[in-house]
Amino acid sequence: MARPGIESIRRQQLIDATLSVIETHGFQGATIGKIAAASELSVGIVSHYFGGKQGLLEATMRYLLSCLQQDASRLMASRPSNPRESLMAIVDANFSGVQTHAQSAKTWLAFWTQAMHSPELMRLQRVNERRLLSNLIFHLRQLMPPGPAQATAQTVAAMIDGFWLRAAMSEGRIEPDQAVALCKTYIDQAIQANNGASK
Amino acid sequence: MARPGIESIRRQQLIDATLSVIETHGFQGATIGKIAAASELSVGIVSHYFGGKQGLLEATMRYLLSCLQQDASRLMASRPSNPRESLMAIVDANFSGVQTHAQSAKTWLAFWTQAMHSPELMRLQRVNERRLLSNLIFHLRQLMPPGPAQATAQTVAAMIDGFWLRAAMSEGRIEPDQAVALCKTYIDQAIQANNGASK
DNA sequence: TTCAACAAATTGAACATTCATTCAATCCAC
DNA sequence: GTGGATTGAATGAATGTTCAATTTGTTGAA
Repeated sequence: MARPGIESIRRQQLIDATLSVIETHGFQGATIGKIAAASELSVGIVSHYFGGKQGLLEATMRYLLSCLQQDASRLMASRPSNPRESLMAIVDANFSGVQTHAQSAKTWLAFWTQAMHSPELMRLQRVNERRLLSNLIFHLRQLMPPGPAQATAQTVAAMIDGFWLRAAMSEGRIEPDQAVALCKTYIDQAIQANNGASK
Repeated sequence: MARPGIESIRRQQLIDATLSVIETHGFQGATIGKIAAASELSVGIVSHYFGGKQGLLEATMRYLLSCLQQDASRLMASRPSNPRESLMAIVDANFSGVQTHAQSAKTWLAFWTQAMHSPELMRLQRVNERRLLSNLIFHLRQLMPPGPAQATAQTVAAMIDGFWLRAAMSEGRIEPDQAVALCKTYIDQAIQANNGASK
């Protein structure tokens, strides 16, 4: 008979193995064989649970996105409702937890590349991007006029992506602290530059 | 006998075809067969002139880097020696010419991904990154103390990468003008925030 | 000028490898 | 014993590389 929860266990096993293999061998080198070996399962199991390689890759990206969203929710909940502090929490969330590890950074870059030619991955990517931008604008809007708020939000989003990219490229260690500090410095500069402009 | 210059013509033909195919089919879909078809040459010619697919890809990235450097040199030469204007020229260079087209943006992203597992491509990438950072710091150093100059340079570099990433992701058109404007706004904010701090 | 020899340039079919998928056989908990 | 869970060898498709054959342009002697 079916053991309870065996399906979710196997799915997570395969997703973890996929992340590990992509980090080690890159997106191109992530073959079913290597993923199966890393998960200590067989190659056939992938088709059984995910319908094929593409399904596994999409599930893996969904997992990464959900981790990001959880980090964000957790950090937003534990902060005061001060707009500036909320912005800082958003920055922290985008560099905390899974995102700061080289494994995730490389995998994100791989998925970004892949997403450009996969409608479903692209859709997931856009949803995530929209959410980040909306959150930033919502809080910035309480500190500056609409125009600068929009511009600042897009700049912060670009900075976050840029630092992720550098994190993925730098082979050894990443400096998430430095990236976070630079983002926060920019936000304060933007607030200062636009302070009292209209309000 | 050998016709003079035929080799450089063929090499450029293949590099152009590679860029075109990557833009259309993605990095994974860029097969020798498609590249050969796009260049209206045969598959064997690739090994003849580049030793293999990997050699062609490295040559293509070298070509993109040289285009970038040419754009930078051209824009730097036609500007006054004012430090602020020089910084603006660097920003312009990084969004001008080849870089602003969707073709190049997608290809850059593909190469970034590929570079993470190719020592030679990684080396090329690092050299380019170092040059950008050095240039930024050199000019910023004349407008603010060393610490902020370093921080601002890294932030600008991250912003540039981030906007490139968005350019690659955004399907239809890119707004290089907007990206340039946001980068310049940030630079002015940074100058203002650190003005007279030490100097 | 013409033509034949020559060599570089180019071709593309054949080959070898890699990889995702399939599915009949096996395993294992109940 | 039963049925879901799992296996992994077989299969076929895709792709990079090779290299013998062919084409193309040049040279120099007649």
